[in-house]
Amino acid sequence: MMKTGTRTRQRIMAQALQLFNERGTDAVSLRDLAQALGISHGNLCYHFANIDALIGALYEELADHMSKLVSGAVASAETISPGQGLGFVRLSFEKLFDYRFLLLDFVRIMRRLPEVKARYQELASVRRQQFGLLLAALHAGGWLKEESFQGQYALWAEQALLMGDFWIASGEILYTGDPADRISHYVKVFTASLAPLLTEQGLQDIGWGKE
Amino acid sequence: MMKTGTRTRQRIMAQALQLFNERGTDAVSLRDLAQALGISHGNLCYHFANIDALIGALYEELADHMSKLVSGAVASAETISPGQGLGFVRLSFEKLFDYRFLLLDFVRIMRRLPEVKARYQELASVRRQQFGLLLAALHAGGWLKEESFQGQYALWAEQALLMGDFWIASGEILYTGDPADRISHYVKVFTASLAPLLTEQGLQDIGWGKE
DNA sequence: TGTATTTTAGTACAAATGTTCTAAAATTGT
DNA sequence: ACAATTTTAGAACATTTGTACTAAAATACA
Repeated sequence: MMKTGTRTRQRIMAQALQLFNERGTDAVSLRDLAQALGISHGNLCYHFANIDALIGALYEELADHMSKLVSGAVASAETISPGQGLGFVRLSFEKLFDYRFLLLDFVRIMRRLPEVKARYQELASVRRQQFGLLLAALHAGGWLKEESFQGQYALWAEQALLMGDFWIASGEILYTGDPADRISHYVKVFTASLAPLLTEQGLQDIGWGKE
Repeated sequence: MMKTGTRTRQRIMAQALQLFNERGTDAVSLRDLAQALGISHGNLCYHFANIDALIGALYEELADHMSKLVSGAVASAETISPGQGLGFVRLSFEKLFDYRFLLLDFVRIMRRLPEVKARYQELASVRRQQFGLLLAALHAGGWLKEESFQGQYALWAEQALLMGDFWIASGEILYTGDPADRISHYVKVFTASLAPLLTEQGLQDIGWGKE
């Protein structure tokens, strides 16, 4: 039991992800989606009662991917270098880009799905702590300068969260370069926010050293 | 001629701004708005054909305010100090917050109103140049360090645009402090991104110096 | 004051969307 | 192979929303 069913469910989610990313959640109706899939919209409603249920399911999918990424990074946090940290940032950015509709419509989705908002807030709080751990580890390894003013690291974490969540939205409007370089570009912008905090050793590690 | 009319138009825009900020543009219909104003929705349509026309008009209003602010800042750009620059940032942030619905729904609005998107992209390009001028002026005044790597200033400008556009959206989800301190908080986050580029003299000027 | 114009209210209509329901078809497990 | 369950298609319904239209009211102007 439940075999073709789950397969259909996954087909629906994959197609929804694609359409959401292309047009935005508010420009995709259940009927549009059913038509794109070649199934009846009655059938679609059997699997997902409405658009919000689909969004919720896709958020869960992204959250699963992200927490796997995070647990991988945390495992090696003790001995991490800035370059490795930024490698993790790139992987995160790539995954977020796969689910970009969520971040392009961030506020509206969070307003409409309070349970997603609550889960995201937890996640953000965890990420904040992890940034703290990461910075502490980098500092211990001699990669990071001392704070040049009180609370600098915490404020940097704030920036990092903001940029991590909204680089896609900003790029959707302002990025005009080669689409293939988009993620790299924003990893670079992100890196530039960290760079001033790094020691010369740290800059060398990410390849931005003096010589 | 046209006296009570323009007054009504302004009343509509003021009420729309309030409702949009509270609920988001997609949760406000012409009928909701008419009801809140105590007028018929037929009348409302006489002034604004649809929600998009209202959004466009409010964007123009914000753009006017912002360009006045910008021309004021540009006038004193030659002799500007970091503290004055951040004062301008605060004024900008306050004005943006008044029209926050635009930034909370940024991507969706830009997708739906291509003419607004085009105008915004021009504005962003101007702002980018102004950041460049600002940084050059600060550097000339001895407030700013040399670039510690190639392209650092340009990348900082990129960050500044991103944060300037999305601090409101981020705060809508994540900020849990005193609402009255919200703008100050994000000015501080913004400041923290500039601080590592400042000379000791620059840090003194913004009150973040060593002693 | 009287006429032309602008503004307003109210109604009606069309399109889209989420939602519900029924019955047929397919699949599963015994 | 048969019964139970899941899945699917399709129709029907209610609601919302933008839009258009008409006629009355208010206003401006000469």
